[in-house]
Amino acid sequence: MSVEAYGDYGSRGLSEILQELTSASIVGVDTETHSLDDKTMIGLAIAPSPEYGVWFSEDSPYLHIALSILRNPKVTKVLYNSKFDFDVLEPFGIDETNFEDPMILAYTLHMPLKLYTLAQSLGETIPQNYLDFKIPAKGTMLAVWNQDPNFVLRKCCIDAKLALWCWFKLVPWIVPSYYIDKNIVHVLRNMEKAGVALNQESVNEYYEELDEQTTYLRQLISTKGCDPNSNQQVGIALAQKGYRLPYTKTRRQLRVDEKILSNIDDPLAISVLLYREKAKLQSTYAKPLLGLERAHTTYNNTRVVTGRLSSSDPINMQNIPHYFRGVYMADEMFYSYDASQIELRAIAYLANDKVMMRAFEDGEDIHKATMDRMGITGKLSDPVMARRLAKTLNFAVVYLGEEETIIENAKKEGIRISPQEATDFRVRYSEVYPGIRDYVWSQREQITRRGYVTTLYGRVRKADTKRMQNPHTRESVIKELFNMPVQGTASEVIKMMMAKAHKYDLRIQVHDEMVYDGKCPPPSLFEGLAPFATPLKLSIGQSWGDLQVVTA
DNA sequence: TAGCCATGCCAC
DNA sequence: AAACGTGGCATGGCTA
Ligand SMILES: Nc1nc2c(ncn2[C@H]2C[C@H](O)[C@@H](COP(=O)(O)OP(=O)(O)OP(=O)(O)O)O2)c(=O)[nH]1
Ligand SMILES: [Mn+2]
Repeated sequence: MSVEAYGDYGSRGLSEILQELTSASIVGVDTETHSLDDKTMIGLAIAPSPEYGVWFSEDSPYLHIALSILRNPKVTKVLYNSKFDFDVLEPFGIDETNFEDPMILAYTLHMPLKLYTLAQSLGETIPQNYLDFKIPAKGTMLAVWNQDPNFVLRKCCIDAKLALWCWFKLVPWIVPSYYIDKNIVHVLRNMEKAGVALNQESVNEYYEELDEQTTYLRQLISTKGCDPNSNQQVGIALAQKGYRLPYTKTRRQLRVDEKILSNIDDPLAISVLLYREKAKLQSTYAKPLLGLERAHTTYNNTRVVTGRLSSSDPINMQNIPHYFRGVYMADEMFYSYDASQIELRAIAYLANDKVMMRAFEDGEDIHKATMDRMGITGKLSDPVMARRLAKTLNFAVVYLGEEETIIENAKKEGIRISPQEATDFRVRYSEVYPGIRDYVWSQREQITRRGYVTTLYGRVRKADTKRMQNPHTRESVIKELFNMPVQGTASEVIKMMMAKAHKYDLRIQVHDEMVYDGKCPPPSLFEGLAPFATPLKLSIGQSWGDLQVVTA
């Protein structure tokens, strides 16, 4: 069981099989690990063809043969979810340059991401027992291996050959977006591995203070007979006091979100809101960091339909509140680049809107213009909040939002915009930027006629046909697909920057922000990657919370 | 008791 | 909420 072939290898003997393996110039590879958390390798399979794979257990006397193949930079390694497998194979020092990843390609083409589902969608049949396989709820792969090693090694062989099979099936459809993602695999691995240092004293202080506040508020609110964590109970308590609350969209309970509670002048509503604010900070942002020297995350590179990265597991580092970022410390010094108005620049180019492109050439700041024209600048004392609201209004309009959205978002910040002003704001966009207006119609046509859209570099998003056919949900699908090429193209430009600066120490990525540690990539490195300019704002600081803008 | 869904809210 | 888009996490409440 230390070496075994599985699949259609005909009458070949072991030496013949190993010979075939060693002479292949492209191979499918899969690894099995103790568990998803513990990436200790149980063994690996190599497939010299889409017909069969060969298993090598971690302690196999033949393992050196597998490793010599994986170490050979002339052999193309086809890895399904390469980011994971490179981590698994890290201790063995394999070649990390010559690889392909059909999972990334499937993702780029908006195809199924689970290997078996993808293979099935491409016409392959998968034996039922492998389709049904799931690691038992409390178990580990290691336990399965000890129980039934034959099953594990056969599954590994199947996965290796299917990876290769899917690669050959999909490679005719390859688009530049694929290479963009492939080129940041190791950048992401390095970010995940390095993590970010934490100011543990500060984390503890925050936590203790929040704990006092939430404990007090929870106690206070419970004397009124409700648990502030239970929206159901909060809704009932307020209703008993005589407040008429609307229902949630499922009509199961009363709406008690911030928008509703902030309009109720009652001590219960006020204290619940305060409790929520503190509890969110405590449980989501402080608690998970207690006792940690460094914060690590996983950057998911195949999860977002537009092509953005996402971050999760154990923590999402892409939604840390600004007022909490001070606990994230540079090892030496943070150099943070944030792209300016990036999606507006992207849509200006995609729509070929001469006016908007010209505005950017002239150094205009559209978010700032909206701040001023909608009276946000004067009414919100905090310029950061003012800019945030202006962004919300701008993107809402650009992405086919209606008057209500403009009015309601402004109202949340205490700014009154009349229906007339909201209409004017919207109409002005199509008047001032006729290119954007026409682009909306051409995209509508693409979506309706072809049923899919693409980013500048070819990434695909298909329309959900079921929702597209239903008149109630159709517009919603159109908005999703209208947004995708813009958000997707912006993310591609950022990814190209990440790849270009692979020699620098990227520690955090938040969509259009890249935080480097120690050495600052020169701004020139990031220029000229896309057919439209994407100016970056550089800030420097000891922590993520005290970044100071560098005036260029 | 584990896992799913809804709700709410943090970021871009 | 039907009414800009893309995510992830904590929590309560319920079911398999
Ligand atoms: N649809 C939509 N997209 C958003 C929203 N907020 C942010 N984004 C997208 C579009 C932005 O260009 C991109 C990066 O966010 P930023 O906060 O950095 O804003 P932006 O780059 O536009 O402005 P900046 O010059 O950096 O202040 O994320 C939003 O509310 N709706
Ligand atoms: Mn930005």
